[in-house]
Amino acid sequence: MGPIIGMSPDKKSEIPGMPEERTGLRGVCGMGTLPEAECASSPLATSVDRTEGDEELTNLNWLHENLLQNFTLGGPEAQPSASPLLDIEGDYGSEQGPSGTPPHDRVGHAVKSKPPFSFSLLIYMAIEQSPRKSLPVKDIYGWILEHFPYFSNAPTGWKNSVRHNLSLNKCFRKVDRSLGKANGKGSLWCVDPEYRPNLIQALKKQHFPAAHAFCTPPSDIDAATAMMLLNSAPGCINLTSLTGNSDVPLDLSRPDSVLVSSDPKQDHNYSSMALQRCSSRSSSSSLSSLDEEGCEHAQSIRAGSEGFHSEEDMDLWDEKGVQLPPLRRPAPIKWPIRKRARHEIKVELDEELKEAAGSLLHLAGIRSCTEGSKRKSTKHHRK
DNA sequence: GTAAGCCTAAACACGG
DNA sequence: ACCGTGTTTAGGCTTA
Repeated sequence: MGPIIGMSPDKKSEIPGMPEERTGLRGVCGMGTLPEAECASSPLATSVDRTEGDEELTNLNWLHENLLQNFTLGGPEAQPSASPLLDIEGDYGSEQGPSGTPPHDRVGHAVKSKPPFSFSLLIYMAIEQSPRKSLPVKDIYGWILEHFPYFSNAPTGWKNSVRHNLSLNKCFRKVDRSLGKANGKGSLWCVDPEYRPNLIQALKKQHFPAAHAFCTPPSDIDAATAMMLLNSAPGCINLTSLTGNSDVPLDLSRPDSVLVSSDPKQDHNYSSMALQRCSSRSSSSSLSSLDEEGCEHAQSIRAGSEGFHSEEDMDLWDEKGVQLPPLRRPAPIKWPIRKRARHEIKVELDEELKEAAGSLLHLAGIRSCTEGSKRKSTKHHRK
């Protein structure tokens, strides 16, 4: 998901809070693709101590053992404080990780890195969390600064990027000032309802790539549990409200819960590529280890989650419970798999999903760190 | 190699 | 004149 999250590698080293030593995470791909997931089983780099100073930390074992140790999906010992969202936002700039990780380890550096959201999503979150669902540019700056202290030390160019996004991105609309703020400079900006579903989906995808990448089947409660943790974690962004319904939490177990407009063109200059990458990467995920039927199964689910070319209408509801214009719902998924075979696949899939989702959940939290490292690594590799 | 999307920087215009 | 805001353009980067 490079471009969405990252920034020019040349600039990275100039950014305060992004020390070069974080390149030790390079290769720990933010999206948890299969190669990385496979690396997780590697016997190498099994602890922070072991990887300390190891510039070639190229697998997920570090994540498993140092991030996941306090976060067991759906388990009784699940700790909301270890929510990846907390990693992303709540502890940005803090010296200590949410799960008590020492300040000198890489998590501490990760929280100071760039948020794993595109500017579009940052703006969207800021606007949606405002009481009036509209904000002047200045308040958008403020919200971003408040929630992502990374920007407080970042070069001022990010404000330019925010304005650039507001102007260029069709998802955002300028509101007549007479309708909004009475005084002050500039206009109010709000989210165009027409594009809100796109933003919502991107937020879901970008924030919680694991569940969507693997398109969790209904039996997989872990994804939903994890999302519940995301939303319940103190200091975290209220994702349920951002994703369109404050009453019904985002149900990741439903493939159709992530649908957006039937018209892919609506995506415009918005981060559809992120979505494509999520789904495409899922094709190389652990699902690929399934047999043909399993692949068909997985593809059916993926098709449902993408939902761009389906036939049936679906309903979306905004945060006020107002029904949005009907969007497309994917055709009902047919399961050509025999009951027993399906069950076996399901069990296998569940196990892999649990493992992968756990990894990816935390990857979401440190993705900003790892993405940068990955970029740098890639660039270095190219050279 | 190409296309698409995002990020960043810069320049310019406008208004308070 | 200064500053903040809004728009536009250009270049670079990454991924499919």
